[in-house]
Amino acid sequence: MSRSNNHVVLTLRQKILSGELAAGTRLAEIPTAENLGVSRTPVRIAFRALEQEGLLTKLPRRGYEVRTVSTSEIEGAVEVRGVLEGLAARQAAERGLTEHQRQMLQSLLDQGDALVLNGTTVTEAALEQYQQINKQFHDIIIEAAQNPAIQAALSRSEHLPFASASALAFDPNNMAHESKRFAFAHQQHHHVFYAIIQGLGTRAEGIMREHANATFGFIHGPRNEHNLTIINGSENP
Amino acid sequence: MSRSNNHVVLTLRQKILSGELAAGTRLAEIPTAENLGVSRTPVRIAFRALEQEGLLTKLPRRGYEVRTVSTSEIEGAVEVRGVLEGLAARQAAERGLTEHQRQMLQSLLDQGDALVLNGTTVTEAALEQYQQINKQFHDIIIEAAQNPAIQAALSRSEHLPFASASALAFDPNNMAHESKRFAFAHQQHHHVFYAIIQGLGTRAEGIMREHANATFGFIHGPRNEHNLTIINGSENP
DNA sequence: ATTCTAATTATTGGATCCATTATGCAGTTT
DNA sequence: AAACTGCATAATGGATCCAATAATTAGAAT
Repeated sequence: MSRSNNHVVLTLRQKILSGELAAGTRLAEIPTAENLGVSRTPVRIAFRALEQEGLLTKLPRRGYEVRTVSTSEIEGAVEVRGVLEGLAARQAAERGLTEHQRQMLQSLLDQGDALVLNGTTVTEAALEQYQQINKQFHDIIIEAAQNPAIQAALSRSEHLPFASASALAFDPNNMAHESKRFAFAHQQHHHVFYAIIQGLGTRAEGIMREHANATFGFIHGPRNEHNLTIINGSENP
Repeated sequence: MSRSNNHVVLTLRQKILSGELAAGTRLAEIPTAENLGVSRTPVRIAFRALEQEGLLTKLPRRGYEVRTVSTSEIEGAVEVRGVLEGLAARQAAERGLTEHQRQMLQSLLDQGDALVLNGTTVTEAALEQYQQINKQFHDIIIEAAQNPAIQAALSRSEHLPFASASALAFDPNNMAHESKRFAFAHQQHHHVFYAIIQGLGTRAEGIMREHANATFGFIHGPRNEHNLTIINGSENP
């Protein structure tokens, strides 16, 4: 029931994110329906859902096409993720973590460190693994924030980073190099969030300032030690 | 075409937000379709769209119901709006405003001040007018940010504040009293955002700190003069 | 009287059918 | 030869039809 419910949506989304349906591909109802072996009705519903997710754009009388995401769009989505996850970290700090959540975060940090710091080369498998860890880390923070509006706000653009990943995958060499730097900065970002949640309790204003530093350090350049020092200093006053 | 395209969505959304369809009301496809004089197909599509917007929730085998939004959910949505609009203000500052946008913001600030500062009592008409001004103000900031991801993130919960307004409308006396305080704080909030965009240019970190103050002043309590002083001081260094 | 089972009804999901409309191609005219 | 007009085709949006399924009610049995 719920499997066949959104089966078409899941299939199409997977095809788009995997790159099997390249950006710019035109999609009409009838061929798509025939291709998937279903009728037009679920395809129409799926097209509208994927349009709302930002994965498809509607062409006036010519169906839909797989949306071309520019790098600036991806950067915009990343910044949105940044502030929303910063908010989530603050609210998680205010509301407190369950012991299980705290242990999970700590474990994920360790796993991430092992991946980032150990290998000198970045294998595709390691990247895949890091993506998993990253997603789990942020999911826990967002869950701990207990604010459904954050999840709702992310739902629209949560797939864009993955679309970007498949877009960047065209140049594997550059990818491996960049991703190493990215993964390191990102791991630092994780530590900052964790420090915020663990150390600062409900001191909301201070948290927000650290979050500002953390976010900007992450987005606008590589992390610097200064910010980490501030965070750690606040963590153990 | 595009009018009859999402006609059902528009109608249902309006009925929900106006309170004509109260929270908790169950909606089935067939009665709704008959009620609106259309077939089940557009109703089904509309139900799914409104579910994605967070206005309806799906009941397993019993149709949909108008979502009951708790006050904590509304507060969560307001906080999300807060950080996203803060991000928008920063990006608007970085990218700069067009002259027309700047004039519009200034005009809206003046109009808002006139509404908020003049009357001692808050009439329903004035509130309506203030809502309009408020929406225009934020729309311009978001437009100036030139980041589609912000709009996308807001699209899911942008109607919740209005839902809250109709929810709060049950007690008009309390409403009028509270809304006066709210409108004042909110107008201050506007001034802060405007100061950020006008005065701080691309000094992102400073902006973010002021934004933190602005946001927390707005959300967690009445605005205080101290924050405004900081902002104004930064505006004219 | 209460509980369990069976049947009916209500309700959604998918498929097909019809109408409307825009686009594209071809033919004709200037 | 180029441009305009008309016709045909394709494609979406809406309506109706069919199937699957869960929930509710009624009846029977303990």
